[in-house]
Order: sequence, then C-alpha cells, then structure tokens
Amino acid sequence: MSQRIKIKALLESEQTDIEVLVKGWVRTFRNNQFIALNDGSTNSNLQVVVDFENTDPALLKRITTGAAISASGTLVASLGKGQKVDLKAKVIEVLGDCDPETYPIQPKKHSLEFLRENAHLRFRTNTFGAIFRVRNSLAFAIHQFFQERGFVYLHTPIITASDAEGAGETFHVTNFDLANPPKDENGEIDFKEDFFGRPTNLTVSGQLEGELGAMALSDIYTFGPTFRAENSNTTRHLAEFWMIEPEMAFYDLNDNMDLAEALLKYVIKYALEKNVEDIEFLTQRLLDEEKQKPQQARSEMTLIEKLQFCLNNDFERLTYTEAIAILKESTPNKKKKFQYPVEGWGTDLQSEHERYLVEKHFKKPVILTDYPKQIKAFYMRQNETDMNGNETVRAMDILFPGIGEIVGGSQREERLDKLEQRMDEMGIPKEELWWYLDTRRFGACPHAGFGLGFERLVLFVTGMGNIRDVIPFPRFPKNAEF
RNA sequence: UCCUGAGUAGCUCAGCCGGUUAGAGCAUCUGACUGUUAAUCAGAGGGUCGCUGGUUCGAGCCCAGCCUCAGGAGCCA
Repeated sequence: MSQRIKIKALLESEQTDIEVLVKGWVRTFRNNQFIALNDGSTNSNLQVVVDFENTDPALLKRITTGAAISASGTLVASLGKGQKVDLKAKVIEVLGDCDPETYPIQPKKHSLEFLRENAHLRFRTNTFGAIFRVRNSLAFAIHQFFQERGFVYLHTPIITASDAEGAGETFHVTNFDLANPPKDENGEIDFKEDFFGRPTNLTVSGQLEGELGAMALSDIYTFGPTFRAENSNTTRHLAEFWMIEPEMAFYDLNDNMDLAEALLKYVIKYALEKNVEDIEFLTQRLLDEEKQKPQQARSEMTLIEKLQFCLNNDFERLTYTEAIAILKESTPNKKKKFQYPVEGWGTDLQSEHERYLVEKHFKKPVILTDYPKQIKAFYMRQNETDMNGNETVRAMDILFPGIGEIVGGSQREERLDKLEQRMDEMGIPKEELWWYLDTRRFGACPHAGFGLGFERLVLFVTGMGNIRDVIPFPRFPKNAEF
C-alpha cells in the first residue's frame, strides 16, 4: 500500500475494497467532503471522500483547488452517480499548499486566451491535459510508424549556415556583442570573427541534410524543431514548431504520397485507440463550443466522426491543373464570391481556394500534385513540359479540412544539370550548397520526401482552433514568456 | 506586415447622447448545510477603466500616438 498508484490504472482496474495510495492535484473540493483528484494520467478525476467530521478542520482548509495532496484509504463502490468508485480516505496529507486567493486557475471555465497567458499552469486543465496526452501519443506513433518500416531516425542540425530553400526569414545565431560587433575594412560586420566563422541561423528545415542521409541509409526521417522568423500572426503558424521530414531513396511521387497518407492514417488511428477518453472529451468540448455558433457555422461531423472519416476514405488525388479547372467552374468563382478570382494557370492557390476544394467540393483530405514550377522550390523534380506548354514539378501538398496544408513534399530533382539550371534561374548560390550537389554527382538516384507540420497534425486530431494551444510553450511574434 | 474587432474586479462581460458614489455573474473569503457532481443558501471584501498625451467646466465614454490580444489575409508546415 506504500506504492503510489496512478489514477488511470486505478480506474481501469475495476477492483474495489483494496487499499491504495494516490497522489495528485485537487481540482475541486465540494461540500467539505468530496475531492476531485487528478494526477494527469487520465482525463478523469478520482473522487476522494473525506470523513470531514473526524478530520482536523485546519487540514480541511488546506484542501484547496490546485493543492498537491496524497491520499490513502480504501477503494469502494461509489454511492454517487457521477463515478463508479470512490477512495474513502483514511489519511490525507497536503504536500503543496495552493493559495486560492492568488492561484490563477479557478474551478470555472476559462478562455483559451487567458490560459495561453498562463501557459505554465494550463496543463492542469482538462482541455490541455487531453491535448498534451494526445500530442504525446501522436509523437510516439510517428516514431513507431517509421521504425516498423525500417526508417532511420536522423538528427539534422539545429544550427545551419544555409537557409535550405530560401524560404522564410531565419533567426540569426551569433556570439557577437550586438552593441559592438567586429567590422571589416568596409565597415561590414565581420562574421569571420564569429563563433562559426560565418553567418549562421536556426534551421528552417532539415530536408537537405535529410537527403544526404537517404543517399546511403535509404529511408530516413527527422523529427525535430524548426524555426521561422516570419512575422506571422495566424492560428496556423509558429516561430518554433516541430516537423517530421522523411526522405526516401528510390521513391517516386506516388510512393511518397502513399507513405504520407499511410502515416497520417496510422497516427490518427493510434491516437483514437490510445486516447479514447481524451478525444471523447475534446469532441464534447468542440460540441459545446459550437453550440454558441449559428447553425450554419457548425461542422457537419463531430471530431471523432471527422477522424474516423479520415481513416476510412482515400485522400482525393489530383493535379494542380485539374484543381484549377474545378475552381474555375465552381459556383463561388462564377458568382465572384472568391476574394481572389481564379482566372489563369500558374498562380498559387489562396487559402479560400484550398478550403473550397477540401471542405466543399471533395469534403475530404486532398492531395494536390504537379504544381507550376515557378511557385515551388528549386529542388523539386521537373516534369516534361505538357502539351499546353505548362511547366510543372513533381510536388505534392496534402490539404486537410480546417487546417489547410499539413504536408508539403516532392520527388526531388536528381539530375545534376537540371538542378543546377534551376538554381541559377532562382538565384540559389551553388557554391554554398556544394555538399548537396555532391549527392547528384556521386551515385544520384530518384528519391522523394515530405515535411509534416507536427502541430498542424495535433490541431487536426484535437479539433483545436489555434496552433498556439497545441504546443506547450508557443513561440510567436512578441511572445517568449515561458 | 495588412484589414477588422477588443482591452473595465482574479475570470467572463455590461456600462445609454460625455455628467456627480463604475455594475452583474462566476471565483475568493466568512457563516450555514453535509453523498456532493460547475453542490446549495446567506453575507462580505475586491477597480491606476491597457499606456501616454490632448479636447472639455467635466472623459471608462470623444481625438491622436503607442502597447497587447483575438479573428481574417499574406507567407508557409
């Protein structure tokens, strides 16, 4: 009985009349008698019943919302309706007091905005407990998926000298005294004097290094933080986010799409099975939230139904060119409802267009392929010019309802001459990427890969609306408090 | 970065056409009750009205600038 048992295990055991010891944090203390105790192992609380008539009133006063306590006693069938079992406490000890006057988390509904400002304490709410348990499961499932398939988990560098695809502002990494950096004869900052002897930044993607690994290990994946210094203020962007980037030798674009779709289904299924209670709770949370909205704005499916739908249906695959044709003929386009009317071939799709395709037209995840080459990165494999003279690349984006782009990938350009030509056209410095080009010089082969935004996945599976609520300590413009 | 909206008690909000002592619910505290489930009932405390400046006899309310937050857009994952 001296061994502490987690509440999840206790509630699952369905045993009664056993002596147990539990430890956790008080959610509410009702009637001077009933403690709702949570230890984070599950969404459910354990009801601890206090014999208040035989308990020191000074101790009762210290049982407040947020206090850490240990309780031991007998697990018995509950007399109440809300739960199957109670812990009839014999001994209660307050391990850490919690002053209710100053403790920010009150036993009442809080807005997500308020909890975001109290990110250090929001783990103690049902919603965030559920979110971070689901996040954990998804992370584990991703590793399991790749490990089962013989992929090598490759750690690509956090500090790099390149900014991968010229995509996005980078965070600079320097050891200089910013008030007084060394200057060269031209008055420019002299990075030769800096720690790495050159300008460096936090990585925006591990892809290029990932390709190097794939050119020997065959199948690799990365799973780590990436950084973008974009001044993005949206519900879908973070300055620091986690990305999964598999890279596979001898894969073409179809293999790539198959893998991405299998991965997404695998990890969603895993979370659905592993986090039943959490996802049920989040489903209910979403239903309650949507009750505030007008009928029209409510979703047709509940969260669980949405996730199951995603598992049971093939993602719709079509080319950019086909998508443009659908959009051109779409009702909103003809009625001029789009803010950006769809006219010609060659421009990038706006979020309203992606949303139309995913949420209105196909009503399921969509994989768009073969984008115009001028709107995509230099390393994507070039297609033959088609009969209309359109130049495309072997790119694919997976679009999810409510999220937009969750995966972006491509078959890579393995032909050195084509790659160099494209780099010249786009002004990518070949000298700096000599090591990348070496893979095309020595034993090049067809290969492909993609990037999956981890927080966007968590967003989808939890049904949350803001990406800042699915990462423990979000980094975004003007905020790095915790 | 752009557009729109917001910032008033610990939290969520109300506050009329600029007018005298700024309100409610929840939370908290005190008491009652004691098998409760967001417990209930009674009472109490709690405010630099985001910041700076301006207009006015008088500003929570009007004006300007700034800060922060939310939603949307762009960029993207």
